[in-house]
Amino acid sequence: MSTDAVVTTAAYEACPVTGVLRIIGDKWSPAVLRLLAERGHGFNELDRSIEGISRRMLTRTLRSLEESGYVLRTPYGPAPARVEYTLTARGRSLREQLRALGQWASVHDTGP
Amino acid sequence: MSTDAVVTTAAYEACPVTGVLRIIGDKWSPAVLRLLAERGHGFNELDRSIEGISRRMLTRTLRSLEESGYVLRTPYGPAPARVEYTLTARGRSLREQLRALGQWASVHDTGP
DNA sequence: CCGAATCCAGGCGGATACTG
DNA sequence: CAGTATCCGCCTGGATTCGG
Repeated sequence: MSTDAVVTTAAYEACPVTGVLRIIGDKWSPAVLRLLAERGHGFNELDRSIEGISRRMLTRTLRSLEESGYVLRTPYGPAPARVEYTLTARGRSLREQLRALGQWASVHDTGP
Repeated sequence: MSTDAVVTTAAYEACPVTGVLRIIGDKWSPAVLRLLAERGHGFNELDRSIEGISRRMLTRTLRSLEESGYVLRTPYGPAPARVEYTLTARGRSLREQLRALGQWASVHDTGP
């Protein structure tokens, strides 16, 4: 059965790196991962540390990273509503890869 | 002089990886780089190899990679209009980084 | 064979204001 | 402090058509 079936998403899905890039290839994920790699951060703390980001995009970025299992969100403190964002094991692992890529970029230039 | 000047694009630009990702973080660049890493390809050859891509996006992707110095475009043959796309030294160098990231991705899953 | 031109939908990302 | 809600411009990316 099937000589030509299941052509579908052959060469495209065959590139594993695409999946990750669709998540961390956006505008702010690298900066967030970078900061969280140092230590846990609160929301506004991240907001203030990342120059130019909006609270909206910070939320979206954090949600995306959380859903992908890179970031852990832990609310604490019933009163003034505090949340801490930290990297998961996968997040730290990914961060290492990004650091290597960043290393490469700073050496080989990032284009014109 | 200046205690608070030059706040500008601090933490954002401080992340070198962002620059590269803005180029290869799109939908098709990884697949193109992957194929060109094997050998030189013609335009339609790439078009046929990458399932789902449109000629338009292939053109844009190649132009982008060319402008960034990752891909070399060399036309040859006056008659039937042939072009060969190959990786530059920087391109091959970048491809190595991507391969490493792809390795990581295929091990650590790419998320749901 | 290798594109460029046009059209168009959808998503990313910014600005602003409001909530608990 | 930690978000949500709304609006809106822009760019990515797909489909189709035309040209060298």
